[in-house]
Parts: sequence; C-alpha cells; structure tokens
Amino acid sequence: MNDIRVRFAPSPTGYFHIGSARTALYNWLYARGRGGKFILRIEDTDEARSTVPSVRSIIKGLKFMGIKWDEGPLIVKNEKGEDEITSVGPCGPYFQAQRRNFYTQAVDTLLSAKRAYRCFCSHEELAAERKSQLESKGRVGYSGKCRDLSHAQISQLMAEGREPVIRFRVEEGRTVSFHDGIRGDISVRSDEIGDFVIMRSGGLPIYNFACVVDDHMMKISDVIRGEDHISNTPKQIMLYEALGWEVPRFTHLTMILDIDGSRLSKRSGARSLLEYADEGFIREAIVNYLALLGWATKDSRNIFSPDELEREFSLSRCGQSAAVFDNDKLLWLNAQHIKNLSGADIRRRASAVIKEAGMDKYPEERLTAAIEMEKEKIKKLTEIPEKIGFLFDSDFEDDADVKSRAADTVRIVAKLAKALESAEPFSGEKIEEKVRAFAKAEDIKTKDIFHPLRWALSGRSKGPSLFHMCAFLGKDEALQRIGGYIGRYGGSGGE
RNA sequence: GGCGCAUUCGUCUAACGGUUAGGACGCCGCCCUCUCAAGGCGGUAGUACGAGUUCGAUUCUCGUAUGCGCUACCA
Repeated sequence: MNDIRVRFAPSPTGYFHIGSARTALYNWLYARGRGGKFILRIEDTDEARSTVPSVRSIIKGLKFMGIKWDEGPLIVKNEKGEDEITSVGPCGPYFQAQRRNFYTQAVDTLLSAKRAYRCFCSHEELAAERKSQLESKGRVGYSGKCRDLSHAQISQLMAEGREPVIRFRVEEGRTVSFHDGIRGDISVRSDEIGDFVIMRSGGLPIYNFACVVDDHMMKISDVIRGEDHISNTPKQIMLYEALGWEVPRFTHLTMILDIDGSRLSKRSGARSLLEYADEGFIREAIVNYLALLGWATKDSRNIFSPDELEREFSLSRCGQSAAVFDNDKLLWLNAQHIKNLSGADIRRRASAVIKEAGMDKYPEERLTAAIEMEKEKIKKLTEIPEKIGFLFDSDFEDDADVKSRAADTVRIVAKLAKALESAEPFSGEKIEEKVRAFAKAEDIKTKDIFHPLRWALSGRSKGPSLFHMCAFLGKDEALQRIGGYIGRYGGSGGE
C-alpha cells in the first residue's frame, strides 16, 4: 500500500477527445504501476457548457480503453431500471457542481485571513483596464482596485445589489517555484500574476480554485495534466499555501498537435475517442498508440499490450515536446493488434459492424473461420464485411481485371471443375494436390490455373489463400461458383 | 504586449558530453509467395539558427527564430 493518488478531472463539455484520453491513460498507468489509486472527478463548474451526455461519453470512453477508476462517478440502474449517475468513494461527491459548500468554506477561510477579497468591478471596467494595459505594453492583469475596500464600502455596494466576485490576493515580489515531473524546475514571479478570480458572482468556483480544494480534499498526491496548465500551477500553489495545505507533485504532459502542427482540430486527429472505436479501432491499439504519443522506452519499442504498459510506463520517460497525431501509425498498430487476436475474438468485437452489414445471419463459426483466414489483412474492424462478405454471398460483381481476363480461362476452368469433383475430402490439402496434379497433366503452369480458379471462386484477384478459400466454400458452393463463372464468360465457345 | 513551456528524419521517438545520430510509421526497392496481405532484407530522410563553455557538443549556457500555452466571472 502507498499513498499515491491521481485523478483524471475532465470538464464535461463536448466529446471525449484524444488529448483527454491520453491524460487519463497516463494517470491510470502511473497509478497502476505504483499501486496507487485512480480517481475520476467531473469538473462541471461551468454550468453553461457542462452536459450529461458529455459525462456519459467520458465514462464510455474510459471503459472502452479499459481504464477503471477506484473512486468517482458511476452509472447505475435505479428502481425503475433507468440509468442514474452517482458517485462511489470516500471523498465524494465527485462532481464539482455538488461540492459548493466545500468551496464556500475555503473561500470564507481566505476571506477572513484577508487572502481574498470581494471585487465589484464590472466587465466594462475590467475590459477598459485590460485595453489600456495592452496599449502600454506591460503586464495584463487585474489592477487590484477593490483590494482594500472598507467594510462600509462593501456594505454599501452590497446594498446596491452588486454581486461581487472573490479574488485571491496575490503576494507581491516573490517567486513561486515548483518541480515539474517532466520538465524540472519552473518558477514564475508573482508580480506577473494579477489577483485572479476564485469565485464567480453566482457563488460557483473558478477552475483554479475548485481544483485546489478538490485535489486537497481528495488527497491527490500527483497532479498529472496537460501542458496548458503549467501557467496555472503557480496560482494553485499560492492557493495551497494560503490555505495551509500540502502541495502535491505536478507533472505536465505535452500537447497533442494536428498533422499541420496546429492544435488538434476536427479535421484529422481530434475526433472523439468513441468515433475511433466506432471506426473499428480496438482498445489495445488505441491505448498502445496513445501511450507512445509522448512516452518511449529506451529501445523505442513499439508494440505493447495494456498489461505490458502497466509494467513499463513511467512518467520520467515522457517527452517534453508536443506530439503530432499520426493516423497512419495508429492504423498500423491497430492491424498489429488485430492480427494477434483470435478469429473468435475479432468476430466478437466486430459484432456491431457484422450486424450492420447484415452478416449476423451467418453462423458464428463460419464468420470466425472466415475472419481467421483473413485477419492479417484487417486494419480496422469496419473492413471486415468487404474482406469476407464474398465468402458468404455469391452474388458479387467481378472485379474489372477479372472481367477483362476471364474469357480466355473458361475452358480450362471447366475442365478443372471436373477434376475437383473427385476431391475427397474437400480439404485445402486435397484440393491443392488435385489442382497441382491437374496442371501437370494439362502441362500448364500452376499460375495459369491458380488465378483463374481464384477468379471463378471469388470474382476478385486478391483474397485468401486459394485452397483454404476453396475448402471454406465447400465442394457444392465451389462448383456452383465455377459453373456461374463459366456461364458468365463461356460465350458460344463453351467447352 | 507580458510571462511560461518547447524545438533530433515528413511523423512518433532513442542516444552517462565522445555513436557511421539508433528504432518505428510512411514512402521506395528486393526476397518469400497461388493473389492480396503478413513476414524478412535494404534504401530514403533529422540534431531550427547563431554564439559561448569544452580536447570534444544532439546533449551544458546565452541569444535569435518559430510553435504552443497562460494572461476569462473557460477548463
């Protein structure tokens, strides 16, 4: 046992994207590797943007990746059998919107210690202030106008119905430093930071504040999050100090960029994690790829199972520069992992695409066998119907190159069909033996009969190993397909 | 504008200050082969720029450039 506790704290606004997925994964891998706890917390203090569907997609996405949280939100069935979102764990609730009293308490502490104050400035005043600061090319930040309002002034403004925000009083002239788990020592002068808002006029906390309160109350030992939070860290550290709380360790992960180097956008990388799942990427590949996006072993090894990642992963081996999301490599990894699965496993995972293609009417064993035969060609689960469909349905259209070359082969194929009738049992081995013997007897190159047979059987010039395919179809079906081929291209010449 | 963080093949990355700068994806070629794949072998391509420290910098320091982030009653 130890006291390693990490958390993944997404805000439920929009879909669960790749960057978040990686942050969650790294937190989880770190916890698993160190025997720590992984906590899921939903940062829904932005009432306007937070949505329940988004919470669901986060939960679904984490589950897809095989990430399990020790504490956090849970979807359970209520008495009526409907889904209901609750939380499990000793430090709950795990939704910030349900933790308002904790934030209020902490604000009161800060207020009475004069480390925070009420600010009545309007948006307009603030905007004007910012504008003039920008023009004078200096620091941009709150001027501290309301820092020393008297009780009388405050009462007066309150009486007027003005609702203040709460600002944190930043100490002047000091340097805030911390040791980042990936980047090392980072320090910033407090003078660069203006008194920032910690609570909105409506009484809801601002991220930097809620985050500190929660991380402390949830006993988080390591805060592992995106690089975009580096600049927030000094503010948070000042809050920890003002509240008299122990500061956790911080580690900032690099950003994930789009192929053109910009921030990940819809175009190439930044779709929802779930879209990748729907597109036929499997858990192992996504986890593997995400792990590699910002982390590497000393030997730059590529293929890792989730279990291996749990053992091998370490924050200290994470890189410090942004990574570009590369679909090609993800696709390659997906093919690698699919290849290592059994046909039955692939079939099970592809059940949705199989069903959608209307192929669920075929026996599972047949589907499994077909997939087994073709699995090293499957890059994505969604490719399965096109890869094996013709094995089940003989009503296919011949490929163009088959059409153009078929006519010359009809005579020899018809002759081969007769030879095949006596193949018993109709196994791959037996068929191969028959076909090779046939070629020898006819004094033709094996290729000149192999290819035509393939065309007759499948209507395409690429596909599974010929004899396995033939055996898979079975004698009746194979002969029938050959008959159809002869019918289509036989013309007047016939036999 | 200010501050912060970053910068090795197109991409992901490896390299106690001393390596012909390694691996992987992609691309190209060859081999294997009943096709397509898979696999094997080989090739392509990189230390942003400029100083400094050092016998020696990808590696340490500084500057420049570029990118990204924060500078919100977003997270």
